[in-house]
Amino acid sequence: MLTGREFCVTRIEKTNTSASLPQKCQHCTMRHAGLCATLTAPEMVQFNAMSHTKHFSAGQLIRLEGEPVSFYANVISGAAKTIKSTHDGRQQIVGLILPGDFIDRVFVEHAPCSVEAMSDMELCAYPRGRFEAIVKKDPDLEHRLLTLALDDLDQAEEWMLLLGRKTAREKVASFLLLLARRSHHFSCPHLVSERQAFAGPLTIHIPMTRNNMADYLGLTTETVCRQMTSLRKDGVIDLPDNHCFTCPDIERLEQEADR
Amino acid sequence: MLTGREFCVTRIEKTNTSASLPQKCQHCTMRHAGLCATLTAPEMVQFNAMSHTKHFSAGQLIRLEGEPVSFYANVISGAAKTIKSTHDGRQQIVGLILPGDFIDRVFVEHAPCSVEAMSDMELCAYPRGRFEAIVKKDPDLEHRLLTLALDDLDQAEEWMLLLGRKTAREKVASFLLLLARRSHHFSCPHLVSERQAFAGPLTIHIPMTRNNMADYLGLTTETVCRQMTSLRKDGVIDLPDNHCFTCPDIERLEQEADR
DNA sequence: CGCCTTATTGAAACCGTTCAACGATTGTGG
DNA sequence: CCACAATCGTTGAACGGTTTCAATAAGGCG
Repeated sequence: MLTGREFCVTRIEKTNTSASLPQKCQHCTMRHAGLCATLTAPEMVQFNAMSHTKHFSAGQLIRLEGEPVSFYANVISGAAKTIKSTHDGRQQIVGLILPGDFIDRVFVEHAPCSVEAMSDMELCAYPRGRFEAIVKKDPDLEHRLLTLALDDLDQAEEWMLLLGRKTAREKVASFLLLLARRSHHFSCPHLVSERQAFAGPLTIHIPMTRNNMADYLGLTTETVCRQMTSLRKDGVIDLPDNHCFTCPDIERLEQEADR
Repeated sequence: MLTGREFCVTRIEKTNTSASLPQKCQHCTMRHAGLCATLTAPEMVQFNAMSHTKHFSAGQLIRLEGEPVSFYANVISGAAKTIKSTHDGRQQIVGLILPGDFIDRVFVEHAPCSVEAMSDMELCAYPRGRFEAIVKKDPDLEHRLLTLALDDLDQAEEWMLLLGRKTAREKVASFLLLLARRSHHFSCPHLVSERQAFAGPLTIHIPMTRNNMADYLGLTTETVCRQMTSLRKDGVIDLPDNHCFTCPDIERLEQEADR
């Protein structure tokens, strides 16, 4: 549930050399992200042994609030959201889950929030019991989980500033910036190579609907729309299609986002 | 930095018997709260040996964002806030720190947020290096820290729902409810005993200014004021003085807060 | 007592929402 | 393959909750 304040590149740690890694991991696009980035080769072998790939399609529920948790997972591709709702149905996305992120809280018997896929997703899943057993025997691994949880807290606090104090325009700009900073994990599918994505103005995929953006930013769909077109008219971004944007000048976007 | 969704009573775990505890801990009002509630007697001895009491007065800075962290601490009395700000000075309180809470993130070299005392405070502080050394040698303790961090995440997400989706009235009601649920840790100072606090309508101390409430709720001082008087006029609460409120019917307040 | 901070109240302005209509896109069944 | 429905995105106009600005009251501390 990391939401990525820095370009993901900064998180990549080459702790695992490709020698002696499981086949599946060697070719995994997320090998250098999130939890996996911190795994030693033996740990990776252990996790791989019990991992199985899971697929979810857009709109499918991955977890239901209050239900028992049966597995944890790393996101390989796609995007999900964790939701909290008021009694009368207003809802707020409290966590964006993107490629490289981990689902979900460890050591929590029942899911604290519902998790729903916002696009088709591929997960690398681990049975809960066996995962926890490994962690319990590996204090250093647990230390890394603690670090990840504290990172999540940072992101959550950053988002509280956004929700409580930023204007609609700043909110939308901040969100686009967040996507930009994590973009190399989910560049626009129709781009052939990453190099293409970084040549000229960045083209960044928006893996969700305007409605989901609104629920993440504490706004309405209409306001998100208006701010998007406003940013476009002011030349901050361009919108080639509904699920992409390009940004000719990231610094300009950063100014608009106030971060 | 727990913000307490449940009555604190629920968190009290009697893992430590009073036999063989350090004098200081035996008489500490926060012995059964937060981190200390989870400590074994030997652990408590260890922590006590390096603890020293620290006092801060209202308005004093406990941590400055980005500065190196030199100590961790449990809050014995008083209240503090952690703040995030936009470039142009709008600020958002992202964490309330009340008696029983822990300051701050463990294992973070530099403070991620500034922390400022909102009232006079008494802390039970531990030098950073020695604290971390103990934790590193005690995986089970680290596990408990992880659990506390995940609790904090829960609270943060609850607050994101409030900031993003609740009305001003619901925000204020939610905040008062939060105080009520943690009130037995900081009942109104002029009340002689806890029994008195729970006899008749609850009287609950508000350990901060309206301005701080506003910064926590993503509102302005004026709006907080108006909602407080509105709740008073509607008989949900009473306001004997600026830093207290009473609530004749907690369920009514819960309805107003939508939680 | 007088100064300074904090709290309260009122009136006007404004930002984002609500309501409504329409266009674009996607998917489905005839 | 097209017609149709359903969902999603966009734009406009009116409304309203919260903020802003301003003035006053209350509280705390020397």
